[in-house]
Amino acid sequence: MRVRLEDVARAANVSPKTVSRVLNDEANVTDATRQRVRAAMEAMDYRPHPSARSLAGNRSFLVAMLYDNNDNPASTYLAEIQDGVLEACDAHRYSMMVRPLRMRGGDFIRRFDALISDHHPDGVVLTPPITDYAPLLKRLRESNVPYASVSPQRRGKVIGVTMDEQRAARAIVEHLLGLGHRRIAHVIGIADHGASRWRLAGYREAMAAAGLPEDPAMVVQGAFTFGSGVEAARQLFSLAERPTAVFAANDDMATGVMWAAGEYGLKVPHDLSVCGFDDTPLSRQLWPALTTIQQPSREMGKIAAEQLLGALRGHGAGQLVQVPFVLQIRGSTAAVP
Amino acid sequence: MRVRLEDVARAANVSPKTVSRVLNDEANVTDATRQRVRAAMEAMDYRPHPSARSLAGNRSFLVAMLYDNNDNPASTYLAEIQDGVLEACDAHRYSMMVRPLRMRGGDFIRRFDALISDHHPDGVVLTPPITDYAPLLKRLRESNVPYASVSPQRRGKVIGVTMDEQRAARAIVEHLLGLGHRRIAHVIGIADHGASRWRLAGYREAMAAAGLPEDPAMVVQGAFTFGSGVEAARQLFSLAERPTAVFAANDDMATGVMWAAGEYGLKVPHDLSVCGFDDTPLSRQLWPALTTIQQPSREMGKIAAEQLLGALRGHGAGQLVQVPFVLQIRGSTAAVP
DNA sequence: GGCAGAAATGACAGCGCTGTCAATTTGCTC
DNA sequence: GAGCAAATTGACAGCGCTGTCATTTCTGCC
Repeated sequence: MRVRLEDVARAANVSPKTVSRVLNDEANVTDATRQRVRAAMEAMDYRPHPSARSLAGNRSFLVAMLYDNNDNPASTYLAEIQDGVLEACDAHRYSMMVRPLRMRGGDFIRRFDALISDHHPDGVVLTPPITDYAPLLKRLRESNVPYASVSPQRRGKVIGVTMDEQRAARAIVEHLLGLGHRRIAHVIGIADHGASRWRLAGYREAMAAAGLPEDPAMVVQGAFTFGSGVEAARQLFSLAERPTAVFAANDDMATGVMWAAGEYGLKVPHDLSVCGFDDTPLSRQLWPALTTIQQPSREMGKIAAEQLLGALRGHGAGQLVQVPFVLQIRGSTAAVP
Repeated sequence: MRVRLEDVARAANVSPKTVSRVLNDEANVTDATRQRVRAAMEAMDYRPHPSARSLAGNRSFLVAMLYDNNDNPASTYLAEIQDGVLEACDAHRYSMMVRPLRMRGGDFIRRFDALISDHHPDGVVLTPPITDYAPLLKRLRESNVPYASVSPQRRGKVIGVTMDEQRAARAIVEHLLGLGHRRIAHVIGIADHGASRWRLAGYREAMAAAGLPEDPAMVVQGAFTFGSGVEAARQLFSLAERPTAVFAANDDMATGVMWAAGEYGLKVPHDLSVCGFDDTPLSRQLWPALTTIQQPSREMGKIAAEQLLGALRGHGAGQLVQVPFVLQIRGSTAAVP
């Protein structure tokens, strides 16, 4: 009923071991043999049994994607990364499992250990903000589990993928400056996330480069949520000297800012320019549509997984790939009145 | 290094097969033996090797969660279901994999077959809208793969979980009626989704029960997105006789309606009551917070998975469980002026 | 053509469990 | 306490692959 490796071997007139070699792209098989075996596999629609491979070969062909489900970033961001990781895993015939890992709460490491001993993933993909949680990284190294990170803060010899968020933030603030804005506010994301730090740094860099002294009142803490954007904006709009533009550290907060602008009777972009970061689907649905930074999350998930898989399969060590951003200029920003 | 079943057997002074029986909760083991074995497992922190179990036992301990990534519903909804499914799988020591399955495009069935022959899931969880895609259901039955559905439209002998969405929709419209509203509009979701149909049916039922004739202008097509809510609302607000309340088929569209209300200078809830459906995190962050129906998505994912797992483990056939909804009355609805 | 060394191929055991079925023990009945 | 059925336990093979190492075949070179 099921086609086994042995059946393919018989059909191709080679030993099972040779079929195994072809299956695993090992060396020391002549092209002629390789092709004969490949043809037989194809003809018989052979599908290796993952458990058998895993048991005999002592590897699981499994990649686990870890995320924090306390402080999780916008779930659409994670969903996109997940999609990308999945795509890469599929292409390499690996399977993927997702693991929420509550960082608060002490049994974090125990749960991680359970993941390893229960499922034996060959490698792990880390997503923000757990890319930089030191105890986890330590444990990963101790257990000798290879991993790749999406947007890690520390850039040591980590493999994975990043975007130059600081430069992107700077670019978007420069866009506002170019429109004549001077009183530009910034709404920060959750404090210890790399994303928040880089975006703030980019804002400061652009302002400083334009020779504008930092006004503390113009920088307000948010928490990456719509609601926190509303709050932050209300704070800004109650100021004697309101900003003429607000750069929020993500689109959800930017949407909140636009919402609050409505409350205060400020028309976007006529009275206030607003921009965000991430280019979530939401940003295009708003009216006016949001000027933002397109971060290719799906692609980033894919790249991180590819770096990991490459390293797993011994194709070099894997790198920290930097992907380009795109400044999406849309209707929510305009020249200062 | 790794603790194997054989080691546990030796420690408990029984045969490996007996340990296996305890591991799998099989019958015909005396309580004394069972406890001795359990104690040994505990003491040695024994973790069965999933691949070995799977290979020998001809089952994968794997549940696949299928979703459509074309027309996907709000990604937060899927993320919550995924979380619930994962929780149930973890509790039963099953693993879970997620599979996007593009319904448009002809190779749908082929991709499904590949999933089965590559990964051999013991069962499958179906999420809207693919709970009712006939070719898939047919193939699932042919391949003899057990499945459970989240909010299926057809209620035959399907197992899984539902919520009485029609009654919930009726309840929310009755809430509006109770506040004195008569011109109540409805924004429909994507046409062929069960969710859209039930919510529309509940709306009609409530209106009819209140003796109000249906006004076609009050029922507008949307597509479950924020943007479609904005569009629909603009259409409603341009009417000579505006609605005093809008019931949108989900929270994203309701948010869009509130947005558009701002554009038209309508204050919510003073000039317009708005309500949604789903109780997404967004709905609490809005100002005013949204009156909506709390649909326990996470819980529903968990229940669907539990029904599936129960059936897989032979604890009866599994049922179609109906979960209760909660009408969350918040600031976005008020008495008609 | 003969030889050493490299490349290609194969034989075989075994990964860690569970299915099957046989052996043993237990609990009952008379 | 013998006799029998039911419950419990165990022996053993084998799930479908891959690691190890032995064997065969090919290469280049004198």
